[in-house]
Amino acid sequence: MRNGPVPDIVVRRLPLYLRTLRQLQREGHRTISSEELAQLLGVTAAQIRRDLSYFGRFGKQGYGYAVAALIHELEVILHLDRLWNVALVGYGKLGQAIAHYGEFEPNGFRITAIFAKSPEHIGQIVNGIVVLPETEIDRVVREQGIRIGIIAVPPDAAQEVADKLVAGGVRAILNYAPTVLHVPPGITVREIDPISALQSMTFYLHDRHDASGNGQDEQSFADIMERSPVGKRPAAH
Amino acid sequence: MRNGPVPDIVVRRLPLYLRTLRQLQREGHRTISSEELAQLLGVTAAQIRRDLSYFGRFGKQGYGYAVAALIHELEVILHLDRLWNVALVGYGKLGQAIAHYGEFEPNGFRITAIFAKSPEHIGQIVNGIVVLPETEIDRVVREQGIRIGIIAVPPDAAQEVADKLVAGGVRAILNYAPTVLHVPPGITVREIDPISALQSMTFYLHDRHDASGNGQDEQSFADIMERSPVGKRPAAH
DNA sequence: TGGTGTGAATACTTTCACAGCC
DNA sequence: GGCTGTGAAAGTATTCACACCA
Repeated sequence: MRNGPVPDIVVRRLPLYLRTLRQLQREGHRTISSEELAQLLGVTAAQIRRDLSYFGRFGKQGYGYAVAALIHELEVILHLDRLWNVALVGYGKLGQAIAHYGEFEPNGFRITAIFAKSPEHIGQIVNGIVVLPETEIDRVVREQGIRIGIIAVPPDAAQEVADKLVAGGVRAILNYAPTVLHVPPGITVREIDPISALQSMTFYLHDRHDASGNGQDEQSFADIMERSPVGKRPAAH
Repeated sequence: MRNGPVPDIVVRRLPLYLRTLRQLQREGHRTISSEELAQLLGVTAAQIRRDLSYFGRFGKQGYGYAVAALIHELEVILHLDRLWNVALVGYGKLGQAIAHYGEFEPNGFRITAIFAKSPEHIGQIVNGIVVLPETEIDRVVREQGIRIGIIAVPPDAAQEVADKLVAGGVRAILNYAPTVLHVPPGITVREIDPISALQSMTFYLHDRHDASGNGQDEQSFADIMERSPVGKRPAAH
C-alpha cells in the first residue's frame, strides 16, 4: 500500500473500474481477477493491481477480488456512499439537456438548484425546482451546502459563474463551457469538451477532400476482426 | 523539431491552443508569447513550446508567435482546414441534444447521417436529413465516406454500433455511452463521460452526510494543500 | 495452482535552463 | 532585451517479473 498522495490519473480511473464491476455484479459474477477485469477495460492487469494498491489490499491470492466487496471499497474511496447535491448553471439548450439527463440521479448526483440568466428561463419549474437568477448562486449554494457545480453557460460567462460557485462553497466543477477556468487551489475542475475531442481525433485521419466514394479500401477485414481494447495511442498513419 | 510519433497527450492539447488563439485573434492580438498563452491556459510556457516543437518552428525569438499564422498551422496539423462529415448513432434524448448542439458546425464538423433503432425516431427529418435505421449504418457511412462517428446509444448497444461504424469505414469515434469500446488498431476513440468525471471529483470532497447548513468552509488550508494534486488545474488568480 | 501486491526497471512527460537568434 | 527551441535533468506513470500466499 502506497503512501503519499494518490495520483489524479489513478483517481480518474476508479469510476471506470466501479462501472465495470457493477456491470459484472449485475451479470452474477461473484469474483474477478485483475486479468479478467483488465481485458474488459482494455488496460493491463498490473495497472489495475497497482491502482488499487494505493488504497489497500482488496484481493486474495489465487482467487482475485470479491466483486461486491470491491464495489463497496470503491464507493467509500470515491465518497459515493451518499447522494451529492449539484448546482447547474445555465439553462439554454445544453443546460436543459443536462437537467433532463437521466444518469446523474442513479449514479449518486441530484441537481437541486438550477440558475439561468435569461428572464425567459427564470421561474420555470424543472423536476420540481425553480430556475433561479444567477445572482442567487452564492446564497443558494451556501444555504444548500452544495459542493459540486455544473457550468453550461456561454464561454464568456463561464469564469464569472465559476467565481460565484466557488464563493458559495463549491469545490468541484464540471465545465461544459469551452473555456479554461481559473480557480483557487483545492478546487477540482473537469472539462466536458466534445469539440476538442473531435478536433484531436482528426489529427489521426487522413486529410481526404474527396469525402465521397465507397470508402471500402482503407480498412482490411483482418484489421476489423483483430479488435483490441481502446488504445490511448492510435497507430501511426 | 522532434521526429518519431507525436505523443497523443500532445495532440489532445492542440485543440485547446487553437481555441485560445482564435479567441485572442478575435480580440485583435497579432502576436503572443508562450508565456502569455501559458497564463491563459493554466499550463507552463515550456510545455507549449515543447508541444509546438513536435511540428515545426513557428515562433520568432524575441517576438513570440504570430497568432494568425499559428492558427493556420494548427488547423493544418489537425486536418481542420476542411469540413468533416459525421455520423450520429442514437436519437434518444442524448442523441437529439447532440444533433441540435450548435457548436459542431462552426468548428469543422457536420452531422450528415443519423441512425436510430426505435421506429418512432426512424423517418424523422432533422436538419434536413432523415433518421435512418441502424441496419443502414454500414451502407450509408460507406457511401458518404464518413470517417467520424458519434455513439449515443444505451451502453449494451454501443459495441455493436461501434463495430458497424468501423465496418463502414469510420476511424474516429466519439463515445457518449458509458462503455469501454473495443476497436481495431488504428481506430481512435474518445470518451465523453460526465458521470465518471463527477465520480472522480468526489474523491477530493469530504464525505458530509449533512448536506444542509451554511456551507462555510470546514476544510483546513492544510487539507487543501495536501489534496491538491488535482489533475489539470489552472493556476489560481 | 492461480493470482495478488510490489520492488525494480522501463517508458513517458514535464520542467529547467540556456545557447542562439531577432 | 526578449523570447524561442531544445538538450539534459527531474518527475511521473506503466510494466515487468517474482516472492509470497490462500
